[in-house]
Amino acid sequence: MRTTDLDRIRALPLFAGAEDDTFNEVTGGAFLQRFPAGTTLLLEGDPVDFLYILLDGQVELQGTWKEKETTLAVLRPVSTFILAAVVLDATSLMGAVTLDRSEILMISGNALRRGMKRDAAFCFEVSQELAGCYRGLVRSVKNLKLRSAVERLANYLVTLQVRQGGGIDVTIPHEKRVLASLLGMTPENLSRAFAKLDAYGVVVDGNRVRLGNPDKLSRLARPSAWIDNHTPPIEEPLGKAERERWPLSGAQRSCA
Amino acid sequence: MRTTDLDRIRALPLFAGAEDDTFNEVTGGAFLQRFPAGTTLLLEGDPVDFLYILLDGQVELQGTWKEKETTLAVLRPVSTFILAAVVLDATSLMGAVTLDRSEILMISGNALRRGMKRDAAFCFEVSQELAGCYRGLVRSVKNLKLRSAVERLANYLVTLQVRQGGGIDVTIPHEKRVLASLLGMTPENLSRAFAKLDAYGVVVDGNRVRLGNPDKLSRLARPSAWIDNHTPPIEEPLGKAERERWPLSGAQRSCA
DNA sequence: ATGCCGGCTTGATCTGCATCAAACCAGATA
DNA sequence: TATCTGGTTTGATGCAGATCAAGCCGGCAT
Repeated sequence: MRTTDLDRIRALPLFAGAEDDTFNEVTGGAFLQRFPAGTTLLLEGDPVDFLYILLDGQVELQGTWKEKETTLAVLRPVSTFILAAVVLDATSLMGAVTLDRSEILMISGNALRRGMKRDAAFCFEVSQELAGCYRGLVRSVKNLKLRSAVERLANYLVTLQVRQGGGIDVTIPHEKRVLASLLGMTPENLSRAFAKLDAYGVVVDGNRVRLGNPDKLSRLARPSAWIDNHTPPIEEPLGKAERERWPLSGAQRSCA
Repeated sequence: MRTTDLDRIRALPLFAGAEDDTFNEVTGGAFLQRFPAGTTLLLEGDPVDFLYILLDGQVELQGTWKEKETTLAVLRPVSTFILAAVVLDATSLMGAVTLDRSEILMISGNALRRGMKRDAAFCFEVSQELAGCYRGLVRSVKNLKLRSAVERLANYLVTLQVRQGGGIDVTIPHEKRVLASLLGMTPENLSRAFAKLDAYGVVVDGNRVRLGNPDKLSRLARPSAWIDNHTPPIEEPLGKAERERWPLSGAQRSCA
């Protein structure tokens, strides 16, 4: 692995508090991999030998049952994934597929667990990352159980707006079918949901969406700090933990 | 706090690997509280100063939005809750209410975080607990998104059977309205779902349910190790982590 | 251009589940 | 014993969202 890559890793919040020895031990056997779009990284039930850190590209986490499939999260850089399985040395509960050409750092699970047991500061960072992921899922369950499909879409758009700088125009960062599955509906129904938001100033053109009447949309969406994580967009690598700690409010993510 | 209580705590998997010093520091300011049924322990958005450990009774975790309310989990002893918020020193994303008269250990969040930063072995145990909780939620989301209401109920019953020893008769451990909310449906619909399971040998009498044809029910439910956590019933205190690590398969819980 | 192919939309229909309303039932209270 | 109350059930109805089936459109290869 190149030193410039190592520097990027070292700057991750996950390693911020780690001793140098820990960092070296944990990343010693690590390697950086590039995958084309559409690559299956992991199937449900696979034993998990590595912690994955997405540095570039996009990865979809999915669950399946009886020929049905659903999107649990779409990850964007920088995100760890399947951390929980690694910490428990268990099999994965989610499948993982690249949506775009992606650059992924793979860290040995054994090394990670050894590092955690050796270095309390590092272990604490990992705990915080896990806690952030946990809270992302709590938000996700509340979103699913308490809101209708149109309400979920409206909130998705509002959150997207915040994440993309607050402008009137936002871009859906992946195919609509993936978005539909993420929001827990069929592609057909997503189309119709967009049509209903027409009355709230929402105009769709491919992946670009113009929020023509943000106030009206927001009155419909009624975003809540205890469901949606409206963490402001920041350029530095940001862990799930940081997003969750932000000023003591909270908000939504396509967080894993 | 009585020494006999302290011994119970010390035996929890969470503290199994902790040094004595850590244990004493973390539990130093802890106290054991009894609450009557129906007590609100925590509201959504409350700052969280304590880690709660349910030693006896039952606690419901809930989420709300726009006058609507849903049950996210029903906890039974021994369970930690709001651990993630404590680790991040954040506000709670869930409300917590006692369903029965309950005995709850409250541990200072500050003390817990200090202990984690001091003692890597303890910190690792906390990480594992968190990871277990995370996986419980992943199961929960998959259950919600991939299965219909009747399928969720069928799987709930199958899981209950395993948890209660495998016999033909099971007991719903709380009100049906709570179960309905936990499974993501209305009480009316839960009634009708039970009625549909009549064809699968399910007979309901108040909180007692007889599974007259377990094989047929199970063919309908199609339980999956990657959604349902069929951890066998064990008497010793068992953390979320242990349930998740069990033989490398997995299964469902009303896990938080 | 022409054709194909995959993702998206639109329309018609069907179904699962919610909603509203009333009856039922059991335990608590008077 | 009679009454009240809150949880549960049952019935009638409505709606959200799934499904099925064409069409549509844009990218890509021939």
